[in-house]
Amino acid sequence: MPEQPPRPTVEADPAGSRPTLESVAERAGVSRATASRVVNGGAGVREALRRKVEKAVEELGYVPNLAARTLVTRRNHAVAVVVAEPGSRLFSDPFFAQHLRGIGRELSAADNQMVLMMVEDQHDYERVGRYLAGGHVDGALLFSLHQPDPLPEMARRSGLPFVVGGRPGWPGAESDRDLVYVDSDNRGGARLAVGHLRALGRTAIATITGPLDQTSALDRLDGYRDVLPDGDPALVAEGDFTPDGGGRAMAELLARRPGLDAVFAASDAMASGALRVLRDAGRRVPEDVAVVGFDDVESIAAWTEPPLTTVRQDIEEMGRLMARLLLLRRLAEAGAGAPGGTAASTPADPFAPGPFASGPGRRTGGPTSVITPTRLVRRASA
Amino acid sequence: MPEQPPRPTVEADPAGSRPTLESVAERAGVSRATASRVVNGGAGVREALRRKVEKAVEELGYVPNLAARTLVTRRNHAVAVVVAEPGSRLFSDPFFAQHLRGIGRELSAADNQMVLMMVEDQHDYERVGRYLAGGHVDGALLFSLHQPDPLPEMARRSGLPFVVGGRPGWPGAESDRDLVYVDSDNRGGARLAVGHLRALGRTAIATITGPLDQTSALDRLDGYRDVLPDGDPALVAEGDFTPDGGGRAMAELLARRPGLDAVFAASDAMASGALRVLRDAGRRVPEDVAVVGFDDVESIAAWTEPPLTTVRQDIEEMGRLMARLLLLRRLAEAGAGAPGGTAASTPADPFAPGPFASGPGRRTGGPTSVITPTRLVRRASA
DNA sequence: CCAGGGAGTGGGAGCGCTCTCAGCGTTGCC
DNA sequence: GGCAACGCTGAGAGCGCTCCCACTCCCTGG
Repeated sequence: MPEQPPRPTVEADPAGSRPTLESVAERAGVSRATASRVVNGGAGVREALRRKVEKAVEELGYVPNLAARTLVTRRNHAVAVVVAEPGSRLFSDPFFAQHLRGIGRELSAADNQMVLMMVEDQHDYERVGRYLAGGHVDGALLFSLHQPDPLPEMARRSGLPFVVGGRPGWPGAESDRDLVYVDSDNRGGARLAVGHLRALGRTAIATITGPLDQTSALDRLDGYRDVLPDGDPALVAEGDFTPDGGGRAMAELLARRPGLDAVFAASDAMASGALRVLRDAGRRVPEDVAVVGFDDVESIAAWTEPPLTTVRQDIEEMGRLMARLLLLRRLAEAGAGAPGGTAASTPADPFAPGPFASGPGRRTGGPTSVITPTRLVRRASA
Repeated sequence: MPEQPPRPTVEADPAGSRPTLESVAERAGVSRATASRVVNGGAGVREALRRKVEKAVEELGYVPNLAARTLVTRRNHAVAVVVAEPGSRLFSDPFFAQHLRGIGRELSAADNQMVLMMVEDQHDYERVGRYLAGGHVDGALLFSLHQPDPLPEMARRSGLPFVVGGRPGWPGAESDRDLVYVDSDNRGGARLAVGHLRALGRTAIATITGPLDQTSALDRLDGYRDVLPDGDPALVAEGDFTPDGGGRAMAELLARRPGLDAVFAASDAMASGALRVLRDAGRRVPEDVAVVGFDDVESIAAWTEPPLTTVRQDIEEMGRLMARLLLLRRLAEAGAGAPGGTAASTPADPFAPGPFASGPGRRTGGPTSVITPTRLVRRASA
């Protein structure tokens, strides 16, 4: 027991009990209430006293105990970030990290922490449910929800404001005005990609879709169809957002329609797999077959052979938006009741062809879902 | 508003005040103390009462208020994960996510939450410092520290146990027994890579290093030199862990030593850049020049042309280890004093050529740093 | 010169929980 | 049959903080 530091006499032991507001007040010769005022901004405290308290805080190295504060204010200054299915591509793409960065930046600007929770099995759902219900966070950000996912319901039941990342796909979700989400304009992006291919003069444009139980995959396919309403169904093959799956889909496409001259792959990863299959099949890119991807994942798109023309989405911005929306929502919730929102507003489908909000809008007091824009990044593959 | 469940009569208002232990106790006809016992495992409570309480908990949908609990137990069941410099490659590689997953799994198994904090500027350092000192978490995991980083000192001052990800590089860090870290065996991995190249019969083996102010880059270079102690200095070029940087370094190497027949790139991303330069220079891989990368990032290594032979490290396992070490450390801290550790143990350099611990060891009551193994993954490039 | 403010301050009541300790009913043993 | 011992339960004291409210000054206006 060498390193054991000599136990300090009484009170104020270094590692043990940290200074309390009480001790600060005592040292400054004021009441706890006044010390509290100073610590929380110091409004309505005379300059002289305020300085005394500040000095005491400084000397004692006082830091407020948040648990105690939370107990009475009922504010945690923390937001849960819940990620369902961490086994998915979330963990092979840099997506996740960028999302997190966006969220983190926005949240910490508002002095909030993020509590990260990953959900894999049933047991995890329960854990998260308990946590949300436990009032440990002021809101939740929900990611990559499965089809009918229990998470939103859990969040709702806990009375917590929440925002979803990615358009939820189950029936009824669309018309659920409580379900605020942020998604990128997958459909519009796909239109951009396919439009570009068509503008290049390509006539047999195929697409490799993502797994069709995910809305992002669905929306991208819809975008493809928007441009090619009478397209040949044999030019559509389903992949799974992985390079492997993209390669397989490409091979299938080639077998079905050897004469195809363009491919829109719904992700860069799938495009990279397709590129290889194309090369192995002796097709030149872009001369024989033009290829466009989706996502613009730097480490993939810029380094394939040839570099990939792709659709870019601003992931970090999406994260930032989610956080901002949540913050707004919480505000709206707090001040609910008063604002005389014209209750008329038909619950218009936010997915009608073009319209996407460029900033958080407002419905009855609360913010509505947001779709962030996408744009085409031209490289060599198309 | 169809699905809206009927609002319960009085008390237990839906969003407002949640049930307390008090109300559970009342409903079950017991005291708060007994209710508390049941909620916390129910040891020493008669079966009949215990069931009554459980029933009340169920009916009321009671969930303990953690803030209140923390206030008295001084346990947060939360760990901070601090990431310095989120602008780095952390956010383009899938590393970060995998690390997080490992940490998350281990932590949630021990019923702990992770609070994610990103540090970018001075202001952030202060924010994190306050947070750690504020006693909101029971420990901290520190990532990608800058050279002499204030973070460990902050953590130490706050009295919090912490574990660092990646070998810290500043002077004195090595001998600081409080500084527990987890790193992968960069040096050994590099030896594996270069050894493989040599075994292939290559004689002019170059290396593209990472930025030499990072220990991982340094260690990988050391591994290269272990195998090639008398190597030609002109065969070493510094990159920056990006594809671009790798390409530039490759071009430089080619200019200096056109006859080189192998390259060990200290990251897959750099290797992918090098591959392109090699191709553009008319060199065939692996026939003319064999290439080995490092990291085994699936989305890169498996999809370059040709697929990359590389050194694999188990990132998720590293995360898991960090968490486990932290948990152990906390235990050690709590139970300090008693265990009669032979205070002898010389502070042996854990970086002597071969030896790495395969599991958390123990020093004077606390766990020591751990180096996780790496292995070669053979694909087509070498 | 005194009532009537307003500003600044302190006292004290909790927030919801855990934990110690005393009290009580049972049982076992002499 | 009496007493010690044991097991279970409840009362109550805080954990550190915020916030309401009462109180004291001191300044102003009548």
